[in-house]
Amino acid sequence: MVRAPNSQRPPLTKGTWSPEEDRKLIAYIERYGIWNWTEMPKAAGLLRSGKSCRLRWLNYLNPDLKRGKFSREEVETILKLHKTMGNSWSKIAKELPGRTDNDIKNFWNTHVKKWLKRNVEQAAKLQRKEASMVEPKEEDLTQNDLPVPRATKVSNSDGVTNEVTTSSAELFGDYILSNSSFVELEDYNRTKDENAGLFESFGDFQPVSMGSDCVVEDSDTIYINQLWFQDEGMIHVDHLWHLC
DNA sequence: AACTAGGGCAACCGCAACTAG
DNA sequence: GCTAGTTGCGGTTGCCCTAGT
Repeated sequence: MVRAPNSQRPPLTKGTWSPEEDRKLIAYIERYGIWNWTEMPKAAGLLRSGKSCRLRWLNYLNPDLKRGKFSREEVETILKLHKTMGNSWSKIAKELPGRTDNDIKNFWNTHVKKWLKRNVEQAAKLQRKEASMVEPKEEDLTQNDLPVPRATKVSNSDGVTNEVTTSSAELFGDYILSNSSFVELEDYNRTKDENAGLFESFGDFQPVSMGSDCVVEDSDTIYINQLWFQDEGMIHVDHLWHLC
C-alpha cells in the first residue's frame, strides 16, 4: 500500500479539546474500551495523536477522576510521600485514588514551589540584615532537613519565663503540616515582626509575639517562619523552616 | 469599562521504559 | 539479542480566567 505523503495527510489537531472531540473519545472508549492509543483516534474519527487522546482521557475524561480541591488528607499524603519519593508523581498518584500524576504535579508546582520562593525571599531579606551572612540559596531550605529548634525557654516582657514545647512542622502554601495536626491558614501574610518570622492565627490558638515581647533564651540558630502559639497556658513553637 | 498581571491547570514535548515480533 | 512500535513519565509551556488597578 502506498502511503500518502505527509503533506497530503490531514494535520493533527493540537491545543484545547472541543466538546465534540471529548464526546467522540468518550463514546468510543465506552463502546470499545482502550485497546491501542495509536490506532484509536482514527477509529474514533479524531484528528488527534494517540498521545493526546491518552492524556485527555487519563487526566480529564476518565469518569473515575476526582474533581476539585485536594482534601487535607490528600495533601498530607502528598507531602509525606514526596519526602520519600521525590518527584515521582505517578507513584504518588497511585496512593491517591481519583487523582492523576498531573494533578499532583500541578498542585506541587503551583502551591508548594510558590511558598518555597516566598520563603527564600523572606530568608534573604532577613539575612541581608546580618552583614556577615551570605545570600541564602533555595537548596539550603530543604524540607528533608528540619532540625528541632533548640530554643527551650521563652520569656515575655514581664519577665515571665515559659517552658516551650517544640515540634517540627512544615508549611506549604496555605497549609501547615505538623506532626500532630493539619491546619489551613486563613491569613498567611500577617507578618508582625520581621525578625520573628511569621505569626499566624488559626483555630483556637492565639499567636505569641516574639522579639520585643518574647526572647528565646538558648537559641544560637536563626529561625524563620516560626509559629508560636499559646494553648491552655503553654507556649508552643512549631518550627517551620530554618536557616543555619 | 478596559487593561494588566498572576495563578491555575490542561496539554505538549522529549525521553525512558516496556513489549511484541 | 535486536528493533520498531507503543506506553508512561516528568518537565515545561501557554492559554484562560480572575482579581486588582
